[in-house]
Amino acid sequence: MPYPKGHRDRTREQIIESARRLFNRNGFENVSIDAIMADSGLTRGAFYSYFRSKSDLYVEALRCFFTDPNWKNRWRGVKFDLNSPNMAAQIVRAYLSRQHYDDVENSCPMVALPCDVARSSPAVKSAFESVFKAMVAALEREVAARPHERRDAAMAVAALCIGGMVIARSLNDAQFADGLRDAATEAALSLGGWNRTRPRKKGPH
Amino acid sequence: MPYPKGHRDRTREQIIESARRLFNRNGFENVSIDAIMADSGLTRGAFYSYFRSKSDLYVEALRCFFTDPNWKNRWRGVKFDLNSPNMAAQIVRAYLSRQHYDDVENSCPMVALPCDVARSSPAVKSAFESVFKAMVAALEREVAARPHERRDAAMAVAALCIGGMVIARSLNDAQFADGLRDAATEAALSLGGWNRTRPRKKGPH
DNA sequence: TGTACATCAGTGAACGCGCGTTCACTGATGTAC
DNA sequence: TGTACATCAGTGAACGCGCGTTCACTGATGTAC
Repeated sequence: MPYPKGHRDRTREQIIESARRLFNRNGFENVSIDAIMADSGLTRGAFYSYFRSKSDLYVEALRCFFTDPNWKNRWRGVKFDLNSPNMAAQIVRAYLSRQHYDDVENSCPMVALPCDVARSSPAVKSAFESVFKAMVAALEREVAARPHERRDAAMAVAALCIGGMVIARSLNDAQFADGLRDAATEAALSLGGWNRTRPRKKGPH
Repeated sequence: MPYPKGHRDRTREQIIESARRLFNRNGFENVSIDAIMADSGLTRGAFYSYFRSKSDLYVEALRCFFTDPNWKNRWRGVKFDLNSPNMAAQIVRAYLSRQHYDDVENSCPMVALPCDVARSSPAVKSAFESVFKAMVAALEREVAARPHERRDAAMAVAALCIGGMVIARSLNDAQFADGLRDAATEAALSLGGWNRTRPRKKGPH
């Protein structure tokens, strides 16, 4: 065994990590295999001993976001307390935070890449679906509603969080985008029933 | 004047129309100038006598959606009654309808292209912003809330409509996507205060 | 401990292809006389 | 009415470039003896 044990797995993870960051910034089609491999400190030829094709890598790059046990600390300066009873409200606030808005590279792939996914293969859509379902499940437990209505409300909250951030990133006026993030945050907290514990605060946070 | 009057304007409109449809289906970067010109019945060379560059065309293709007086009838089978007092609720239902979900080519560009816009120039983002503001303004008038809260609620409703459809298009399971559209519709109507006139209906429409 | 070897992760030239953009040219048509 | 001409929308070959993918090869390293 001419290379240390685990070397291959670590290299594979490194390629996926490079791909994840570059895809978030530029989209699937605007990132070349050359760029991904160079970012990983390798050359293009090695790629095909790790993945069958470029589109296979899309699936892996999407999957890694929520399956990575550290995903909850991805956004700089945002901490989650898993034991807090306000976990769902924390997720909403973090998702629509300025940190998440600014940090495109470490963004949730559902914000950076949904249009790219919509144009991709069923396998890529399935990976996206898993990430979305994980977010819905995390929110669902804490929705203040009758049990059979919780899932619908959680889906709407997730759609509002993702949609609010997707649009904020597509606007030119940064202040208007701030206003949209705030409005989406308030509305999402209201839909989940999480805005009644403290008085509404205005302005960016 | 070797060509009939208005010929040039009509050709320009035709190119923008071809671009709009092809961009909606494949995204900005995955549509070549050759493809757009061929779709318009022309060849590549003529393009640069109408537009300075490909990215100039992005702006025009976005702009044409809401400035076109016929935009409100774009989605097959969906009619708007401008004089109806339930205009906002109609917009929400139409936006999240199965017709809009299916008809990718005639989709609202805010659903098909937000990620492409987010990676584009300030000029492209400005065009997107105009479309978004037009949608918010149309909803705002009818929001059932105190005047200073209407704008925020309208922005959240718009974000939920767009976000719900963007995500629905990115999912693999069509039934799950239907459920998401329904949940987003109910939540959007609730945020606007438009769901109290009739009892909630379950199931796809 | 020292040496020869087998392994295999990684290299980089080459492939065919399509892209955005440029530009000298064509040829159909409205106009002037 | 008929003819010569000026106009200009549109053509298509050419440019340099980067892409996804393939493949014969390299060379550092763990292992066997």
